[in-house]
Amino acid sequence: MADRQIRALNVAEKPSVAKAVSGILSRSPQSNGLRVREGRSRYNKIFEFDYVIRGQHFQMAFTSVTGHLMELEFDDRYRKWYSCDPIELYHAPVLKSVPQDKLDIRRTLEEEARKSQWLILWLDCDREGENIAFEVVEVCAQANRNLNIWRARFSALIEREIHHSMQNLVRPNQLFADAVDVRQEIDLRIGASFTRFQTMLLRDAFVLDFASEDRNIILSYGPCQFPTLGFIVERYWEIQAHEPEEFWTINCTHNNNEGIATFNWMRGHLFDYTCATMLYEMCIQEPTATVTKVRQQEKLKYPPHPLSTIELEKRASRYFRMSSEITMKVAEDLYQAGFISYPRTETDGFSERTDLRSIVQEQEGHQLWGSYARRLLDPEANLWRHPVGGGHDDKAHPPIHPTKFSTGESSWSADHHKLYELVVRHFLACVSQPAVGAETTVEIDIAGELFSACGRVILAKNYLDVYRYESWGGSIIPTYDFGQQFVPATLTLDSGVTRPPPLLSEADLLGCMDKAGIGTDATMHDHIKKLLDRFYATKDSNTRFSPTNLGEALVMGYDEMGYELWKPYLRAMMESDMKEVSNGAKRKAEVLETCLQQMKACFSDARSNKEKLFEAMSIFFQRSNRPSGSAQHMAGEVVRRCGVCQNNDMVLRKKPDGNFMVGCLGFPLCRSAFWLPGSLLEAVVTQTVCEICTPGPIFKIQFKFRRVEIPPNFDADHLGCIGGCDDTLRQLVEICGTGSRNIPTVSGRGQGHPSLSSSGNVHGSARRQEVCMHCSQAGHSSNLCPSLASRGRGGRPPEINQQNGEESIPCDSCGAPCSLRTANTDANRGRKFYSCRSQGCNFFVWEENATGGRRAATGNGSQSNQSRRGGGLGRGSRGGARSGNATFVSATGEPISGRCFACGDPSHFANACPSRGR
DNA sequence: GCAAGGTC
Repeated sequence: MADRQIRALNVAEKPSVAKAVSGILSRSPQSNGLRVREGRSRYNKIFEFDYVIRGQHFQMAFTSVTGHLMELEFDDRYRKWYSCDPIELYHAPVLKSVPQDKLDIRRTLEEEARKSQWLILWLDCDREGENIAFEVVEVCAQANRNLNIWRARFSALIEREIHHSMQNLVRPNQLFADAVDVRQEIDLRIGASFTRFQTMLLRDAFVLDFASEDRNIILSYGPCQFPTLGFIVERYWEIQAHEPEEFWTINCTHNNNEGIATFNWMRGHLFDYTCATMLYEMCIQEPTATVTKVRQQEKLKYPPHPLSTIELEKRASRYFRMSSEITMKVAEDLYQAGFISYPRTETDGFSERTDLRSIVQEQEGHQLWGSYARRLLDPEANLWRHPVGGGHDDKAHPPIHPTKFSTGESSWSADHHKLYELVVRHFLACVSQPAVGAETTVEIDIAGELFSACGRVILAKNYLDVYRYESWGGSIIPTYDFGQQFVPATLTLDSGVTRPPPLLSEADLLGCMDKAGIGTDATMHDHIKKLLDRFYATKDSNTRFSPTNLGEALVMGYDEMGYELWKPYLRAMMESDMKEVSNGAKRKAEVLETCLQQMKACFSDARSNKEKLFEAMSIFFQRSNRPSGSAQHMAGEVVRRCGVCQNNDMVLRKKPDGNFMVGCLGFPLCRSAFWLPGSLLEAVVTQTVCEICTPGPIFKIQFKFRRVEIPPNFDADHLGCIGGCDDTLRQLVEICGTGSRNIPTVSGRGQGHPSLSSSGNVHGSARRQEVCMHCSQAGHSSNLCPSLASRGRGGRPPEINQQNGEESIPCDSCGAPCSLRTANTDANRGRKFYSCRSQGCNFFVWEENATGGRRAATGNGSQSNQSRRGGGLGRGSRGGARSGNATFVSATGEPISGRCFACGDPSHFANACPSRGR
């Protein structure tokens, strides 16, 4: 028989389900018992047993995952915050993969799948479960292409149900999984784009004094967290907007030897003082009251529905002021230890098949509620009532109920005690009769005005005996008969003022989220916690939420833009889209495309309206003097309009290798780029507009160079322009090279690729097209700019000028004397150079690069590094030869060869060009 | 570093 056996791999969503289902299935007579062995993951064991499906013998291996096996992430290139413009995140490639911490589960699945012919998926029967099922399929099918794949559909871990689903296996539902794929992708793209956008925009622009280390705070945006914040802000604004209004009401009391009755004016209250006074005076003039109605009726107060997650969270908050986050942590502990059922459930009604009485029976021994449990099971007490559900069913889990008796464990905290007691008392309450009361309502007439009073007597407390968290007040009033007349003890005209609604409590907030479909039972508390962690909201000692300045400013900013990104509509729209994908009405790709297109447009609009966010933030926070994070990280501070495509801005960026460039936002459609010197340490776009370069505006950049990598007479700090007017920048590009040299050439030069250039600023990059910094035209670099070639040239040749015995030469730039000095930086120690003494002039030339005539004339024998090395790289070592390419050694020791970009002469570089600056 | 959804 063993030969005919099929081996099947069963996979559940969590270890507890694998264990429970294996336990049930292995109790059949053919199972040969239940064996357990370790898998690769310490949490996910493998259970083994035999089973017969419709006459076919199976050898079952039953293991589990822990929720989602895979994660959706952006392609590596887009993961770093400053790697791209956030708007690109609407199209950037995304990948689903198994994260590091789940690799061991993947190995178990692969190993077991290879040994199996069938795969049976026991994931939870909801959309997320179906999606996880397909993640499991992807991993298993890669290991074994011939698997026969089945889905078990079950709604409770009950013997009959589990056997039934095993005997009636179906195929997994791709549409359900697709719906989740849609949600994941939209959440990721929207969340990441807006989070990066608002964080980079605002974090460094304002003094956010609430956080000790405000440089690291993240101003996140999420389709669940923002609407949750929206509820808090909206209530807060409602309170702020409330204007107290005075009102008047007439109150009346009457007492006799039976007690006191307080009668309320049936008009409630009036805001018109004159009117209230007139009516009151009429009552005073004829104060005799006549009883016009006496109504007695039985009233029932019903026990709560069976406990769902949200109700558990709301009630723990209301009764114990326990946060939803703590509630879920403690509930998880109790569940793990087997004391309560699965705590993440939307179901608020018990299945007919649940053995409710045995759950009650287990609690009979408890000293606090044991006697109540015994009464419940006593038919004579007439206390039992089948629980009435609230109409919600997630088809996966029963309502939260006790699963094991405990009088309290030594490891339990006070919160564990409270929560276990709540679960037990709630369960006992919902299988109990409602409380019964007798209510008496009396109405009287005084001078035509009607008043009423109400009294209540509790006839049977029933469930209230065990559910001590709820009370039902009783008040006794005297007996009245129809037509009876009396004179009130007091008849007063009282004033009051209207009050604003209270701040939202945690229970209110959970209620709002539940109603609007924000989050799931398993995640709502996370969204609330996130608001506190992000400094968007605070919770006071009464568990009531207020927005912080930051939270209010963000909502205000988007509100001013006219976007309802902080309202729950976006989530509601996504939920309805998901439903349509689930039922096949819409295809996944079409929903994704439409939704992302809309959100991208919205993002783009929001970005162009960013002043609204700035204005809102300015109300609450001081502007900071810090350079913005985006500028620091080159995320895209605009430098100028792109002269090539004319369509996009060019922004300053820092590449992953540390080099800087100014690139067009239209990349990859437009590849124009300007690479900055490789010696650059930091660069920040300033608000200063260059007054020389056109077309403007071109914003100047504050550069900070690495001291040791630039010639000694250049300032490490330089406010420069990429528009073409900045000689210093040009010299440094030529001397130090650009970042683009470090990027490997994708294809060889000169192969006709339009983005390649034969030399110049972007010579190493096959990705970007060069842009001349002189004329802003594409196709050549600044050193080959035709506009420069036509400039007036032919100035006087350099001369030696001696003053006070010092060696000096006239400055090529301004004509002032240049002194011979000795470098003392690490990279160039001992090397001689000439530098201009004139203030504000940056002219500099290494001694060996000075003109041959001058070197010969100075004849001081100073030797360059190059000549000492014998490399023959400096012009000096060639004895002043004017033929061949000029060569130069950069500060990093790299030889650079080329020609003067000013006059095109290959014998020297521009910094030594005789024609420059004239 | 970013979302929300599973779960340990």
